[in-house]
Amino acid sequence: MMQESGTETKSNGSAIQNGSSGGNHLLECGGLREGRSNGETPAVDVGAADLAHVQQQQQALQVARQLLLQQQQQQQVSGLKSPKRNDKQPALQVPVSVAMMTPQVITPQQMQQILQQQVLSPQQLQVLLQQQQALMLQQQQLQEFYKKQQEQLQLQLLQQQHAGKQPKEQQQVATQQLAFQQQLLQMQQLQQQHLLSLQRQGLLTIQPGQPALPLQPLAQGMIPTELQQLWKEVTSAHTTEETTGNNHSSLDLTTTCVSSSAPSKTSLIMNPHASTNGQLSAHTPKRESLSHEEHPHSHPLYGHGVCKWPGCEAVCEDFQSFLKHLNSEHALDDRSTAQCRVQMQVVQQLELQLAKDKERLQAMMTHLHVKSTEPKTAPQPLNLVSSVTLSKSASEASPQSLPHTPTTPTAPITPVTQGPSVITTTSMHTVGPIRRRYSDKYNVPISSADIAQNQEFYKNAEVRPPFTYASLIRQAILESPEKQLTLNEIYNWFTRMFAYFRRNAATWKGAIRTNLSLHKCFIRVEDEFGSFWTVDDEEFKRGRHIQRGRPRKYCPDENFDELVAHNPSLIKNMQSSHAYCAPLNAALQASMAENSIPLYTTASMGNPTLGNLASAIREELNGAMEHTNSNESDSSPGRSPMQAVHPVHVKEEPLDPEEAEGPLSLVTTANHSPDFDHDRDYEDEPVNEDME
DNA sequence: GACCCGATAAACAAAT
DNA sequence: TATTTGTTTATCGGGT
Repeated sequence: MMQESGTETKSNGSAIQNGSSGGNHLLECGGLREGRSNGETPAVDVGAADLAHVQQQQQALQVARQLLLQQQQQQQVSGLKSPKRNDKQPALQVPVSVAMMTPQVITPQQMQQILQQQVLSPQQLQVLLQQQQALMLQQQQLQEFYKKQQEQLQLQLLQQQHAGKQPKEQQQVATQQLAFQQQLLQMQQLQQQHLLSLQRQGLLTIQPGQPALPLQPLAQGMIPTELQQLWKEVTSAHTTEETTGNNHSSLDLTTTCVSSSAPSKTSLIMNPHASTNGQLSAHTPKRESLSHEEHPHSHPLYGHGVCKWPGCEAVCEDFQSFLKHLNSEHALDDRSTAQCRVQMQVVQQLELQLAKDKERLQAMMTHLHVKSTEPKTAPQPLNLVSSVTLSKSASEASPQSLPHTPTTPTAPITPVTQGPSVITTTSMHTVGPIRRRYSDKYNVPISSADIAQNQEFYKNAEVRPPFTYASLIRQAILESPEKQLTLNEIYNWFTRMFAYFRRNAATWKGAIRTNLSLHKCFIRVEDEFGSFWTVDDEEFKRGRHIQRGRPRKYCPDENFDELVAHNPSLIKNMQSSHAYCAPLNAALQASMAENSIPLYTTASMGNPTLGNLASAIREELNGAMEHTNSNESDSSPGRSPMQAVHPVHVKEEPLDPEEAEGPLSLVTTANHSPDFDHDRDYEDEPVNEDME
């Protein structure tokens, strides 16, 4: 039962609801997941008394409904609110407790007591009404099933009468009843423990004088076939259970068999894979207790002679000693309760993580499947941030990039409602994975859940994010409103988003600087206020590095903004860029003409961003330069038209050094600016020294 | 085993 | 002068 609680307890607030679902259904009339999970009710024993109980309960609920409605009307008239109206937990406590204590035969008087407490909210009233409806449905089901079972029993009796006395059959039936009674008692015990635990946790308030009946209401929503199945399970195990002996034969089977279905329902975790050979998973309290008897060494808390209670590890020589130990050391006390709660959280976290990972896997599979069936396309154009937190980028987000977000189902799980700096589901989905070869050329959009789901995790846990520096830098830049960040801002983003980068600053800061310098996709731009970094997403997808030992800088042209006018991320760059584009274009065209390279013009390139332009030029030059001699290129300061212009700004020349090699340099020499600061670059070039 | 790539460290230079 | 910023290179480890 604790496991059940742990799997559903999301918080303290919901723990109440959990408690209600776990122990009672007055407020939790749904419970289908649990309700369909292997209850043990042997429906064959549904008796008339059970139906009477159901009817009684229904009547009580009807009375309660009337009373509640009256009270609600009174409250509406008087404006009286429950003092605990806004306190969800206490507001739910009393009904839960009362309902759990008197789940089966909640009388009108009791219900009236509940009402007199004035702690029922309209939601609770609604739940009660739903509960009543569920009870009615359940009653019908039970009636049907009861009839069937009665018929079967009569048939059996007739057969026995005709075939003479069959002691074995009778014994079997008796054994079944015995086994079932035992299970009922076990479930009652478990539930009682659960109730006590809830009490201790302050989740329940038991009215003095109210019988703390652990019995549960009917298994709502349980259909006869399920009951039959459960009964089959029970009867299949009776042969082993009957040998264990029990003293519960005095238990009123006909009354408990109905009510006991609820504990089975609420305490069991639906796990269709946990059942083997018709056996329920040992996760169920009932099955646990059964398994203790059937398989003494299969107790979840006992293994290898050691008590597996969290934090215990006490050595128990045999199962009996373990049981003694369990009862003595892990009795129901505050410590055990606290440990149970911890375990709940552990299980909850694990299940949460499992669910996330499952979704991630599904998204990955979906994505890969889609991708494998799709014709391989070029990298998505500017598959940039489409986060809702970035209105600018959202508006820029290419619709084509959306198919690359296959994990949209994960979005509701981790809704991102934080500030602009938050890594969002969509904003991070293009972050390339760290140390992955496939990210070299194509930064394949990874599962959108990767960071979004772990965003808080990375913020708080000193766990290295599984992304490259380049990917993170890019993300930082793209998340910025203007798609540009200073180095210090990038630092801050790292420290803000990742706890891992809150230490060893020298290391990762150096790595950032190195990456900024090394990757072609990062473009350094200067203006009168300083320098900042932008990202060329196309180049990022190419994942190329700037060639070592090659000149890297070029100088923007004053007309450069015409080229990048359609790239909002470079607006600021353009504003501060001067004397850039005209020489660039001229030099480029000249160079390309020299190299028989298809001429790129601004118009021919559509809406080129700086990156697109540079990338396109690079692409063309790449092919062209592969056939050229590289010896002369670097020696010429003007070998790259973009290098020929300087003023300050952009770090990166749009031409690969290797790409710029060759005749191109000859053409562009004239454009060399006196203040071109790449002299240093060339000085480092052995091949250039000759030319210099 | 070769190769590629990312991370890291270090040296150096320029700018602040 | 110290710090920050930027560049470059070398090396290492992991993956292909």
